[in-house]
Amino acid sequence: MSDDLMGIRAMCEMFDLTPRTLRFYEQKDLLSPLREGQRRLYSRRDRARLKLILRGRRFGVSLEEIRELLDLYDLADQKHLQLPRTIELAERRLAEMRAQRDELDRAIVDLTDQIALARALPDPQDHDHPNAA
Amino acid sequence: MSDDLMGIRAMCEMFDLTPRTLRFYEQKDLLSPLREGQRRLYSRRDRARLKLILRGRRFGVSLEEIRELLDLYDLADQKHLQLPRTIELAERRLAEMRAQRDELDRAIVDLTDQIALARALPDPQDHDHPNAA
DNA sequence: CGTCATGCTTACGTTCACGTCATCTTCACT
DNA sequence: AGTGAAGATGACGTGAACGTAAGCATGACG
Repeated sequence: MSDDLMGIRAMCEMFDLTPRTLRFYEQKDLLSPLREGQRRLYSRRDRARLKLILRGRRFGVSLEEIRELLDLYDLADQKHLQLPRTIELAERRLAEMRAQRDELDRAIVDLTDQIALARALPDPQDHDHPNAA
Repeated sequence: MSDDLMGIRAMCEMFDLTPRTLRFYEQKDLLSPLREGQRRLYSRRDRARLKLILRGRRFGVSLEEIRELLDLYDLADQKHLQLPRTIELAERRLAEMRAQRDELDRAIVDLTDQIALARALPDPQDHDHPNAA
């Protein structure tokens, strides 16, 4: 059924990152792939977690905070004694994300305007001779 | 008229960062405050630039790329021989920002849903005795 | 006039997120 | 049995973005 196990090489190609990065995330407790002897085998769950990791990373969330939040996405698991705390964390992070989005919206508007202004400037090629033949 | 010059201390309090950070940004050519003898004096322009710096930083833009973009906001200045290139850069960055916002929107929706799911779970306090008296 | 706080410069230290060897197993082939 | 490619495990290196500590300058104040 869940024979959807992948080696580290396939994972790297799928997510465009290096083996080192995957091992690093594992060492940081963000991933915990199965082992076939020594070799790592990544499951569907690992891939789901990795997607969340990369998403968080893109927004500047530290790996440590990502780790704390990942539990929230494993609601089928045990060990949810930490769940209330995780929910707290998630709501704080959610608020930050909303704030970040609002600021991002403003930045986008500003940058758009500023580009328009710049485009409307006299051609800087006309350096010392604005009225040359 | 533009007597709105501030010392480094005032700047730090206004933007909630350390002197080290301001000097560091200066060394990286992001700021160039006036000097009164040795002391730095920050103008309105410096503050405007600093706001942009902090904004970019929040979205994960590197200081180096911020530096390249800052010129776009100094359209009253000389040295706009680099302007076309700066506009190019700005448009690429703008595209990235839009993409980031879209992804951020998705992340916000997902996280909201996930929090709702977590809240709807059986209380993990009921550990070994879900039906206790 | 001493000293004390504030600021400057220089330089080395630190954290995060990996990159880069060097070395060792293990498995697939010939 | 040999060989080679892929993966594993340390250990050390790196770039970005500051922190921290040492030592000099200077203006304010009792």
